[in-house]
Amino acid sequence: MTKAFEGINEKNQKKLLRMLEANVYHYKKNSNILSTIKNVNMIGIITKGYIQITRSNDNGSRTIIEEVEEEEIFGTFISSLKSKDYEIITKEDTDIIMIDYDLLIQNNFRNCEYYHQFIKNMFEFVTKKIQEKNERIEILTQKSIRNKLLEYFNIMFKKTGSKYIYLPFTFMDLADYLAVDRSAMSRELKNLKEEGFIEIKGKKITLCYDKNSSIYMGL
Amino acid sequence: MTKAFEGINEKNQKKLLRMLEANVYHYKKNSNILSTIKNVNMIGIITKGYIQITRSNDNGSRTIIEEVEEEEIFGTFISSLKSKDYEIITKEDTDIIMIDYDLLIQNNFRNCEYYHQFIKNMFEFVTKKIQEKNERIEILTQKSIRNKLLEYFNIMFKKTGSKYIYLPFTFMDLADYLAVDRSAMSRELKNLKEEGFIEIKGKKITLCYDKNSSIYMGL
DNA sequence: TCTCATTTGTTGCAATTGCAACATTATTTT
DNA sequence: AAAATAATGTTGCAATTGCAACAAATGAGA
Repeated sequence: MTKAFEGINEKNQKKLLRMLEANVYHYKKNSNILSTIKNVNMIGIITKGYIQITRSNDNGSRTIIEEVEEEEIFGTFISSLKSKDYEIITKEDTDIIMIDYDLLIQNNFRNCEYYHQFIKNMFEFVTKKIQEKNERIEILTQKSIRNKLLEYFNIMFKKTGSKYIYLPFTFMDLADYLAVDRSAMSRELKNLKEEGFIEIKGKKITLCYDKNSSIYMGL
Repeated sequence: MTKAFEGINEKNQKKLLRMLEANVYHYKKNSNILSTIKNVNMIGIITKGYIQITRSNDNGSRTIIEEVEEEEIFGTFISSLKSKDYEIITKEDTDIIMIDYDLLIQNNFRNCEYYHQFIKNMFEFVTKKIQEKNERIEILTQKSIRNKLLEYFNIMFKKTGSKYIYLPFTFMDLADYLAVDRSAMSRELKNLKEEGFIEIKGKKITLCYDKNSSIYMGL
């Protein structure tokens, strides 16, 4: 059972999905699925697999808007998916429950206990998304690559409490996430290494500084 | 009646607020109110006035995280307000209803109609916030000042359908929003003017290009 | 209306960054 | 295991940007 249905027993889950006219889709790995859902305000609940939402510029470069893992949700109300620039790609064989957002938010299910529970679950997903986006904004508003990296490290440190950071994605994706040129980021990481602030082994980065360090003065 | 209580009559509104142990605060203009709410997960509903949420760096510069207008909501779940770097400043005499987020999300009010309605209203606020944050991220991920400006203009254009953009804030604040140096932005605006793509009169910017224009090639 | 404070415009300069191109190392596929 | 593909490291160079400093314009308050 996914978190989206927490507090709703299986029987009511089925009732709920019928009520919301939900559809279950099964996609193969590396499918572009946006075309199948484009024209509606929808919520997708990923019950198996995971997806990447990307946006491509006219010059061809592509940016990851977000990755949505198993058990998580996505939708037109979370990312604007309506332009042709967007793609939703399954990175594994993926199952998705699609729900019409407008139907969900309509007022027709007033006395339905599990409906309210579901809304509340959605609410919690959405507040989590907001926090993720806030983090990204805090990083993106930093004016130098160095400070973007340090802000990213800070956030990871606060989350895990550990000075060992395991990148959840490649360095290419990190550059993308920070919205900087990959090679320029690579250069800056090298600087930080040479100045003794960090160590890097594969995707594991070790922070060798603390709050009192001189590196914090600029931030 | 604020949108937060849409679909809830006044009597039930009062019941709801009592149930949620809501407090109403009255602040004078230019008060720093964060200290009064810091330690809880809270939602604030602004019934009168408006506020600015800012974050200051160690070097003293301050960034506007968001402006929250009358009728809108804010809270620890929307912006992380827990660090000392944040400030919430009232820009007018302001009334705020404070609600404990954890209490709101608890499961004790199962059969309460207006409670569910309220959650749903909050849900819609929050999805709107997400979309605002998505917009900002799309802007911030642009790699040049020019492209940030153009992306900003695009978004404003899409919202209003008009080529006349009235800046809702000062150019200083715009630089802040785009996370670029003000003078560098000013320089770039001048370039765009001289190349004939825009006109500027005070806070009114006119777009002199369209989708087919060469200016779009890079974007 | 005058004064003071804030915002906006401008410019030179140094530092940072993006870009392109290529070498090297990992990873995946056959 | 070999070959193909993808990711990472590196560097020079030109373009962009941030920073600082100051002038001009605008707006707010006395």
